[in-house]
Amino acid sequence: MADKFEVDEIDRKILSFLVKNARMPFLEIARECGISGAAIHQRVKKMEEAGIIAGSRLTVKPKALGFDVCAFVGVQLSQSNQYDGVISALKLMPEVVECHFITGPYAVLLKLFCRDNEHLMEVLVNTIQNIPGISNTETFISLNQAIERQVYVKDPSPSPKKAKK
Amino acid sequence: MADKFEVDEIDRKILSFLVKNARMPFLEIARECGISGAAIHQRVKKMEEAGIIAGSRLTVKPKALGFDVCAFVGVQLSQSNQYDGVISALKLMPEVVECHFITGPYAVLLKLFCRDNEHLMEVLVNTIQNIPGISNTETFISLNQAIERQVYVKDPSPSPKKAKK
DNA sequence: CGTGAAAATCCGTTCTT
DNA sequence: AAGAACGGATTTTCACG
Repeated sequence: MADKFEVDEIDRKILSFLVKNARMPFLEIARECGISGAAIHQRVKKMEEAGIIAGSRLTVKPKALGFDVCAFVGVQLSQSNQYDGVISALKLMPEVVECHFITGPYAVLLKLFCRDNEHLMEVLVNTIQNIPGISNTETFISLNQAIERQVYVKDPSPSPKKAKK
Repeated sequence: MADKFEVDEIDRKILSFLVKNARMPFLEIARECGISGAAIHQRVKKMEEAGIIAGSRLTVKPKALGFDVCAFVGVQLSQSNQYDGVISALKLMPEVVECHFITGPYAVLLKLFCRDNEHLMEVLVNTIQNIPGISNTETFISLNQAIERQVYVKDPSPSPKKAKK
């Protein structure tokens, strides 16, 4: 489990840096936090073992790879007990980047990236609608994503800001 | 702009590794790709400058930081021209991690993380509903996130596995 | 555009307090 | 647990093919 672990102020500060830049050198973090690099190393390792840190990812702009269309799809299931099978099928679709089981009129909410509207249409009609257990879908195209960030860790921190170089 | 850039097979392969692990050493990538570390470095740098790579992020499990509730909120605006002001207000809310302007009955779709249902309630009633320009909201709580990944870059690749050195 | 090597930096471990 | 220090690996730059 990932529970039963105390994340103190320094841990949060470490995370606040790494959440913004996963390749930030530990030594630089150490300087910002005022402790040694070894301490950073130990703390990060501990948080990884505790499951607080799930991994790290380079952020690629979908548009740069030719994925111009972002859309959310609300999915209704014909029988709610077919959830597992539907998930398995969705995992095989490279266009799907998120899949949630949600409350409300839709059982499942998907987020996906497609090359263009034609590609989106193809994915909806030829793939998603053909998955056994899926009865109906409703699509919301994202025209603009204004906010994209991680879960809140800590304020940017007043950073001791060494007076001068 | 981030356009007008050709991402070739090697670039895609580099990205496919870094998308899964942003801290993967360039030299290790170099070995997998069969070219030198300097070449990897140059390509990554070029992709950063071209805007293909937006940055890198450590992935933190929200639950480990006490954010047990993930929810999507569909927001209707009283006047669609108030979009900018609404976005500014939403950016100040640490609970909001995504904000999209979408087609369909809702003008805006939010994704947010809260500590618990009480916190969610407070955010909805005391904060979101008070933002000028927001007329109505509908909330979908995510009971389970089954898929979480980046935009599709490339298949894991059969890795040419250098026959010998 | 890739290579190879040099210099600076960083990582991960060990030892000490 | 935290800090200092060491050897080994990595990042980054540069001139050359």
